[in-house]
Amino acid sequence: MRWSRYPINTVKETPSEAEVVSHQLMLRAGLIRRLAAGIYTWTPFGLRTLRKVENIIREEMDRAGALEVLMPAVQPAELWQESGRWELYGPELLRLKDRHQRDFVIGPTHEEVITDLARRELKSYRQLPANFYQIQLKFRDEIRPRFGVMRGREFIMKDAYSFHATQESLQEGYDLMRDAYIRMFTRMGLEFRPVKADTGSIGGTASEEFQVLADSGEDAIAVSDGTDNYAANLELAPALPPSTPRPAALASLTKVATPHKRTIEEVAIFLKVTPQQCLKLLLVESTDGGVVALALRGDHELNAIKAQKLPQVAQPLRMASPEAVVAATGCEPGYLGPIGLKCPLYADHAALAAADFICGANEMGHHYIGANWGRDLPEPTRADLRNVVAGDPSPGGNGSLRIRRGIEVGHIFQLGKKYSEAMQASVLDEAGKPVVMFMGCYGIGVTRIVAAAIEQNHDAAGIRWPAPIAPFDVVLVPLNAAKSPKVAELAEALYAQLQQRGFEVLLDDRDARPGVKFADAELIGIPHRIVISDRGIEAGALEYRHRRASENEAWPLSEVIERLAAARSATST
RNA sequence: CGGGAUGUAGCUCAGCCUGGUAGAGCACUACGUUCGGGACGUAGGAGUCGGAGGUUCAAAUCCUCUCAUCCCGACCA
Repeated sequence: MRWSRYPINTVKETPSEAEVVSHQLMLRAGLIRRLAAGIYTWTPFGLRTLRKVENIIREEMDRAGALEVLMPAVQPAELWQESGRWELYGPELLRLKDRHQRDFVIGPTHEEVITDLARRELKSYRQLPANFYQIQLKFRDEIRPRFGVMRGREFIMKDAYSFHATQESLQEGYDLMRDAYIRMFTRMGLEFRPVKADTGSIGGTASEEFQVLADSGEDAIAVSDGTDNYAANLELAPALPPSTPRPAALASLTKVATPHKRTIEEVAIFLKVTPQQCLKLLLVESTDGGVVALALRGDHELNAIKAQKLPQVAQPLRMASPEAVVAATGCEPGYLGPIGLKCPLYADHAALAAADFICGANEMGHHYIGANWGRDLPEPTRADLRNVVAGDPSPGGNGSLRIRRGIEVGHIFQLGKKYSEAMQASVLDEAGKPVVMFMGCYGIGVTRIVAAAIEQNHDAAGIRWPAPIAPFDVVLVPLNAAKSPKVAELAEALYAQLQQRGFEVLLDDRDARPGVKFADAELIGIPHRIVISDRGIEAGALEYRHRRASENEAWPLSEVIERLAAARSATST
């Protein structure tokens, strides 16, 4: 491509709407342009990278034996009513009516459509296993789209769905996809981790996320520093019970006045203790309309996913209203404690390991000090209720956990029979009996990968694309070509020769000053740069610079193409 | 949906408090000079001041409503 024929401008100033670096650079480099909140146009440069990402995905899916399809973006409501998600999905599902007032949705995902296809086409166990995938636009009406294409409302997703006669076959298909994902993200030059994950609203059993590690990531993940390779979404990582027994009770139970000290922090400062010595009591709504109490150590955070798995806790988890708290305890939040409590009580392992702890007295303006389980109140039901914190032992058995941020670029699920049962997708087995198929589902956020790659690969000057997903392999920068026919000629010759050799070449034939060209080349992040100048021609050498290098190399003119070819095949990033 | 903020030229923003008929830098056009790290000069084009209503002789500026965008939270693969 000739840059002079490319009408989309780079910009020096950072657009005020962009907060994270990938969004800023994508706008500055002219990869995307915003049309509405969470909705973007991909420009030719951006689209080149997007297509490279798609093609890597496509190649690995095909290699794994999956079959590409293309399903409709607009889907009839009947399918969603059949699966039950018409009611369950909520306002994130964009619904619309056609001219006949029939209900449709713009697909946020395609389980219903693919299951419908599968139940029509798959008749026999001999057709299984089967795996269909597509790379397609999705629309989810996110409450708060942000970070550019990282959390857009409209986005491109690769979604695959596999169908199996048995759980064993599903496990094999799942493992195959897991391997394919590792190959893809590795090929894209990303630093990532597969992590154990919650299945969320998609449902099903086993599930792993593929997280690109980046400080700007929206997800917290717990990663083991030991040899067990353990990694899990923070939502899911179990906090192991402490291995040491609870210390003996030394202090006696005493009620103290703590006026206007409601938070753990305020109480701890007031009583000159650490938050670890305090007990936090939270009331949440229960399944029968009442409340359930959850006790945590003062410095720990409630894990909503874990809490709402308790049988008595309403799903989704909701904190009890202030009125409900007063009704249940006779006291406002801030002074709640487990002693004398009438509602059901669950206590986190760490909270139960404490002796002589401090807790609310269920009386306005008062706390207890020197409280002890078993002595001052009955032993409650134990549960894992908290988020793990850095330093906790790894559930994998070797090492301790660190908390890192990640961008979720892929998610694989074993759905089991959730959709196939609801939609009666079955095949005949060897005995001629109908059996409901097992399903797996495997998603990748294609547009999000582009943003994630930039989060991991940039410097002060701009993007540093991993070579496999760069929009071009090489950028040619002729200097002062308008005045120097030799420079112009050589640039044109190289442009033609490199293209012939299969390079994707960007020729910066704009009549711009050198500084502008260098800055733009670095901003858009092309891996290899060749500078063509009178100075170089006289010396019989051209300047080569890799985007990740800080120094130029002088390459003899006659060797430029061969050296570039070598550089291209040598570096994956 | 709750809290906060912002909408003025394509972009980044000033002007608003204290009402008097719209500005800067970047970008763009033309010409000249310049030409190895985002040049300089001269001239120029470009804005329903987000929208509607109100107050006033007069509104970008004050008031009301509304729309949009961004941030925090809740929520969410």
